[in-house]
Formats: sequence, C-alpha cells, structure tokens
Amino acid sequence: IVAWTSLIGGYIEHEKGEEALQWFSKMQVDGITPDAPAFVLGMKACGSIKAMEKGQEIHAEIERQGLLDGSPFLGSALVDMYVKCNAFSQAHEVVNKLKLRNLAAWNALISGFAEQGHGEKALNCFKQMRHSGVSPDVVTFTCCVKACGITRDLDMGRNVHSELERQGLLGADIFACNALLDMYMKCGQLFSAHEIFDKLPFRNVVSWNSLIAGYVDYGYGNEALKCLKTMKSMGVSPN
RNA sequence: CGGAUCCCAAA
Repeated sequence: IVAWTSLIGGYIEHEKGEEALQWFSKMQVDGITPDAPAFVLGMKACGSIKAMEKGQEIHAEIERQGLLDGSPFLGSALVDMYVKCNAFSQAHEVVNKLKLRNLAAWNALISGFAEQGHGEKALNCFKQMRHSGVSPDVVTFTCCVKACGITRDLDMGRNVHSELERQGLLGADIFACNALLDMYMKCGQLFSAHEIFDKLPFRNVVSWNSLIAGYVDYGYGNEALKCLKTMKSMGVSPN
C-alpha cells in the first residue's frame, strides 16, 4: 500500500491527475483496500482534474468504511476536492458533518471562496468557523485578507491585520505580508500599504509588483517608476 | 518523506 501510494503521489506531484486516478483504480483492482493516506491522494487527484463524479464515488467509499472521523487529513482533502470542483455547497456540507473540528477543512473552504472571487462568502465562512470554536491560523488570515481585498472591505481588512500583528504572525510570513499589501492597495490605502512595505523583513518581486501596480492604478506614475528604480537598485529583477 | 488546507501580485 505504501508503494502504491507513493506512486500515485508522484503522478499528482507532476500534475498527472488522470494517471494518478488510473493507478488508484488499478490498486483497488489488485485487491488493495485504500487506507486514509491513499484516499487523500485519490481525492487530490479528483480535485486536480475536476473529476467530481469519481470524487463522489470515492467519497462514498470513505463513508462506507467509516474513515472520515478517523483522519483530519481525509476531511480536509474531501472538502478541498469539492472546492476544486466548484461544488461549494457539498464542500460546506462536509465541513459541517465533520465530527472533529477541522481547521484545514475550513481553510480549504474559505480559500476556495476567496479564490473564486466570492469575498463575502469567504468572510461569512470565517465567522461561522469562529462561531463553531475553531481558531484561525496564518493560512486562514491570509485567505481572509485576500477576501477583504476582493470586496474592498477595508474595515474587516484592518481587523484581520491587527489580529495578525497581535499574534505575531507577520514577521515570518511573506505570503501574509504580500496579501496585506495587495489588500491595502486595492482599497486605495497607498500610505498604509507603503508603511507595511517598509516594514517587511523580506521583499520579493511580488511585493514590489503589488506596490507598483497600486501606484499605477491610482495614477501615481512617478511613484511607480521610482519604485521600479529602487527595486532594481536593490537587486530584484523585474519579471 | 506514502497523506490534507494557504502557498501570496498580474496574467
């Protein structure tokens, strides 16, 4: 089973979801009953190629074997599969069904909504998640910041920002920092954005691009060009 | 190190 699972994981890593699923089936035909790790990869393969029907089949198998409550990884993988197939109501249903409160499952749902541009729904989930007693982590917050940028919800964005700071999550996570930068820019808060920018421990090309794009969007062409120069002088190559 | 969620901008 470990060998089969490694093989399937390899296909997924190389974005060969179709082949991964074929090997998953082959494994079963061979008389091997998938365990939780194998099912996780099965779900992931389905999500990666939006094979919703196959995903539902595997979901049913998981339920039949009663594995869902035994592994938090399975729960989040299942939610993620539905999210990747754009089946948000099913994803939400699974989240609610999970007996153990599952942070990653919520994160999968919230990030899916944010990814699809449904900022409000993402933030609603965030509230539901807290209401159900699950504490957010830096992943959750990053997704929420993204959602705030989409909906131009500056107030909420500021709330999440202060929460991130209070928990000391900003110093180490460039993804969260860049998401904040982008959110402030989208909300027209160039000053706040630049402030954050100056405080970042590291800046990559994405940080610079957010800043430059924001200045361009609001008609500050000269500022944008200045940033470009500074960026180059600091050894970051434009892409 | 056989397994999950974010993995950030623009496109």
